[in-house]
Amino acid sequence: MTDSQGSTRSRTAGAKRQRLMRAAAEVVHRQGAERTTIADIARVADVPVGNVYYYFKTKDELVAAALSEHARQLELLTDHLDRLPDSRERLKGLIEAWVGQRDLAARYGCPTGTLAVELDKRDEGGLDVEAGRVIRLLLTWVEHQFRELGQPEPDGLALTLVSAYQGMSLMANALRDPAVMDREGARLLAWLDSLEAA
Amino acid sequence: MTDSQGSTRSRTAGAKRQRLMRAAAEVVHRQGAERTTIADIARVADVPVGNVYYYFKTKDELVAAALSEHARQLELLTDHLDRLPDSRERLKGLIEAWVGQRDLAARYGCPTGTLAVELDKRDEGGLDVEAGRVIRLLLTWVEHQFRELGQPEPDGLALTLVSAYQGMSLMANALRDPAVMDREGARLLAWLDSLEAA
Amino acid sequence: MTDSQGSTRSRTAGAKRQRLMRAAAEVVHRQGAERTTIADIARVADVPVGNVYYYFKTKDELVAAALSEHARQLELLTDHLDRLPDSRERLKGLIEAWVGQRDLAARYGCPTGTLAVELDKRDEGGLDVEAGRVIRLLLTWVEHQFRELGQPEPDGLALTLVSAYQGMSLMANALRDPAVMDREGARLLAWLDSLEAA
Amino acid sequence: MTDSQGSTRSRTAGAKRQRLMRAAAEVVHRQGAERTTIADIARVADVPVGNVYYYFKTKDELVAAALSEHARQLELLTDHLDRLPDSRERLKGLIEAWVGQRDLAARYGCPTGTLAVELDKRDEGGLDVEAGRVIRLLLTWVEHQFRELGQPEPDGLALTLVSAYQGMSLMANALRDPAVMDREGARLLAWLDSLEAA
DNA sequence: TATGAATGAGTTTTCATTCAT
DNA sequence: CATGAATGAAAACTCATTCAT
Repeated sequence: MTDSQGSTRSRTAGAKRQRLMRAAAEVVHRQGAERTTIADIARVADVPVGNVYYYFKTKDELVAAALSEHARQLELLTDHLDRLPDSRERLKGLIEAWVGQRDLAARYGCPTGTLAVELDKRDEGGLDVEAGRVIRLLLTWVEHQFRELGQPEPDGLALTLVSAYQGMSLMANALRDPAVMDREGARLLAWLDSLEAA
Repeated sequence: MTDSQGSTRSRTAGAKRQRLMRAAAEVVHRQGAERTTIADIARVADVPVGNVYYYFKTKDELVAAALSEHARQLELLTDHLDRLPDSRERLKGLIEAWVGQRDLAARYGCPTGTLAVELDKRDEGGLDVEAGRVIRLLLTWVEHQFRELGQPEPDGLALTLVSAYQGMSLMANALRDPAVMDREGARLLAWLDSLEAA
Repeated sequence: MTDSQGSTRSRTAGAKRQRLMRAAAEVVHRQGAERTTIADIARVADVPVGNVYYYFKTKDELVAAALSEHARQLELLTDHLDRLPDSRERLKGLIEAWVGQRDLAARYGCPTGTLAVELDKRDEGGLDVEAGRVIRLLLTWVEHQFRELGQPEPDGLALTLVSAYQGMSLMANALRDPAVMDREGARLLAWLDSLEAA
Repeated sequence: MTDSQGSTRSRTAGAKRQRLMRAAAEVVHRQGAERTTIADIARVADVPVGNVYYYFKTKDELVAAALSEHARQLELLTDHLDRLPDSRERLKGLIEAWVGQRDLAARYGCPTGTLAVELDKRDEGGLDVEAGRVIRLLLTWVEHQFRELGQPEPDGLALTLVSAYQGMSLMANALRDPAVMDREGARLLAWLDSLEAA
């Protein structure tokens, strides 16, 4: 009965909204927020342009949605890692996940990092703050692991680790070389191993 | 005192071109390439919009000019550092220069790094390659210092150092916190000190 | 009575597109492609400038549309003439149609011919080829009539006839004298009559 | 003494003016008046842009100069043909000259004809009248030959011949086929031969 | 809600023409 | 006269957003 016309419709309400969020996350990662048009996102989400505005009142809301989609992905990852019994292993799992994305990173950089770079150049809208929030999410989780490991200054270590990730993603991207992810990833893993146990 | 009417006229030929390059570098750093209009740059350089095209045929050429202006700044810095007798001191001088820019970094990130991020999301124009070239310039200089220090794998060390710089700039920017530059800068200095002499 | 507000709204969908095509054909004929602005066409079609791009992505597409509008007019004419039983009469009908347009020809020349002249001075876009195609349409129809008449070398005769039309239109236009169309038209009619029956 | 700085200067005053006229004629023929910029002409004439305005106050004056350059070329040709003793031979010589230009015609059409087509689409400036004048020059010369041949209605014959030339040039151009010039040229020669002597 | 179409403000780019030297 | 540079008025094109069904 529902979806009798098939094609673009989906079963549950909100499915369209989700398609739009995912499309926004993907396209904005690839093209950047500024070069992405509403029409681009609508096309990928298979939603008519005019209809987008029922789910997101402005383009900025769509970019915010892209950000929270990335936050969601991050949570999926950390939730998964949280099942590991050892904090050190969790951190190593995180790094391995990063390295696993090396081709994407070499082509488009870290989704959240590059978006933060772009949004930080705006004055209005507060989207820059939103981007910072997502990065802080990661920072907090990492800090938590270092604390569990009994490390002194877990916040400083967390900052170092996340900075390293952002740095290596940016370099891999700028040099268009995925090997950067491998080399720096390996270095980070060795560094983690070298840390004293509590 | 001279130039009392103050506006568009300047003493030497080519001065306008230079004003435009500097304005482009500055405005693009602050606003990003995409959000910067030719009119923005023209205003800062105090040049009529139509006249900009006498010096730069397209907007892309202006962005390229901004990039090479950053490359020039980098060369000024490394030329200066090259006067120091010790390679380790040169590298420490570099880091101190980075930290010295902490407020700018916290507000707008590393000029070259953020520009690379933005340009890498384009397919056409080859400006992304240009951005990579500037970063490679830095990489090469740093590698040279590590080699002089007699370090094994100077290229890997250079990559680590420059990545760290890009990472900390991005994090300072995303968190809007200049202290990031201080903390990570100090860590890098300590790391340099810890390296064995040849 | 309906459409009392009278301006941009129309009954059927696609009506606007058609209005734009016709306006393009008319204005381009009068002003030439180069001197015609999108705004000119938009004004005549009573469509807001920005909206034109919903129907035609570039100005070149609008010029192509003007060309195909002329092709359509030509087909209407030949379809009409095809109802005549005798090929010779069809050709004479064609010439009479040309002469019937003498005032328009004296003022602006043959729509397709003048457009071809203008477009052939371009290198890019391939619109010149498009213009050639429309002229070939006419050539082919005329050739078909000569063949039915049992004439030897119907292609050569067709070329002569269409060339004569283009020549007389150009001369009428350059001299601003519609009488040119009458005189040369009469000559062509006499020539047709003088051709041997098969 | 004069021309001590060499390079772009030329011996006689007015040489620059001549270079500009020739360049205008050539470039306008190739690109059309509208697509030709002052800078294009200046480049071909090897004259600095700013200097053009000492010789021609507006772009329209340059186009007029292009026209009169074509008129001059025409006069050179007819002066040359006038040396032939027989009028019929003079007309045949004219046609042969046309056919001799077949490749240029196939690429860019008749210089005067195509310019007339373009200029006739303007309202202001009176350049259209100027173009008509050049064509009338040719018409008058041809008519004179037919009159000398003792033909009745020499003006009508002249119109027919010049129309034929414009038509075949336009068709050769539109079809991008120089062979059109050969075929129609041969037809015109045969036609001339078929005319009764007085 | 759904949808194609409409709107208008903004941006890059081009060029004839003018100006200062 | 000569010349590089300046100027400003178009013009094409883009797109977020809104509107009429």
